[in-house]
Formats: sequence, structure tokens, C-alpha cells
Amino acid sequence: MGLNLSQPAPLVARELIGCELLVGTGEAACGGFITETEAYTADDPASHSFRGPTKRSRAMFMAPGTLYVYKIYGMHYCLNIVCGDHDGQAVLIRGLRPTTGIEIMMKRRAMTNIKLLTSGPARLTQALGIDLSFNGLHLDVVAWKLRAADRAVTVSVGPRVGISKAVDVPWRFYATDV
DNA sequence: GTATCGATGATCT
DNA sequence: GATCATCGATACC
Repeated sequence: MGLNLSQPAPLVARELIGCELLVGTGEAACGGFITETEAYTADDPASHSFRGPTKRSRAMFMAPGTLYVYKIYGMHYCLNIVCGDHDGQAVLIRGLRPTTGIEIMMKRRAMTNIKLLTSGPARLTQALGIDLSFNGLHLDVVAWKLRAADRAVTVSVGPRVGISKAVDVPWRFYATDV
């Protein structure tokens, strides 16, 4: 009864809040509980998949569980988990509450402020060591773990951040307790 | 505390 | 040639 990533992105985005995402194994493992996500679909003018698969957005049309990583503003990376059914849907991971490998992540980000360590899509990828080489890989083949939430989480909903189209669509989800 | 702005380059039109 | 699914620094209140 884990997550079903074949569902529509808004549903998966909601369910991912409170799940534990871990990257790497053993001493190198790092990650935490997902606290903020956004959904994107092919029907959605704000989505990279809106005009069909392109060189950049190709991964969004791959199997559920595929990673879609893109570079933004010439310097930052953002991580999505593909969902749906090869139909251009994905969930942007925007925030984590770090639990594992905190020392490693602080070193990668050259920062000790826990609040800024993994909150924000580009901060999170930097902390986890994610870059374009992860784009198109599948969760299952990258030694990643994605565990369903083990307890109830209070989730709030609102409009997505940093977009200029479909600005009122309430497809941002974020944990409001703890 | 909030507001604004520059960095920096791939992607798509 | 314009637009970014952002961040961090700086300025100002």
C-alpha cells in the first residue's frame, strides 16, 4: 500500500507530503520528509509538458517514478518525480525537512542554517547532490527510497510559486503542522 | 521585518 | 530575443 505514482499529478503531489525521500545508501544516504510540492500536467499552460515532449521535457512523458531534473535561471536545478501514465505529468519537490545525512548536506551547501538547508526547489537539489545527470533516471535504479508517510500530516493548498500562467490553479501543497 | 534586483545560460518561439 | 517551476545579497522601514 505504498504510493501509486500512476495517479494524476495533483493527487500524487498531495500524497507525497509527509513521505520520506532518501538518496544514496549507507553513509552517503541523505534526505528527509517532503514538506512542499507542486503538480504539473500536460493540460497546464504553466507546465514544461504543455506543448508536448521537447528535448527538455521528454522525461515528463516517461514511466511514473522517473526523475525529471531541469536547469533554471542558468544556475539552479529542480527535481520532479514523474507520475500519471506517460502523459506529461510530474510533481516538483519544493521542500524537505532533513532527517538523514544532515552533515553531508550542510557540507554540499556550505551552510549550517537548517531552515535554509533543503527548503526551496534549488536548495534541495544542491543539498541532495542532484544535477542534470539524474534526469530521466528512475527512482528504482538510482538507489533512492520513497516511503509513504507513516502518520497523518496536515496539508494546506494554494497557488503555485514563480509561474506566470495558470497562476490561480491551487496545485501547491505544503505541510502545516510540525 | 518586507522589497527589489542581479546573476546567468539553456530553452523555446 | 524573451522567458524563466530560483536564490542570495542588499536596501530600506
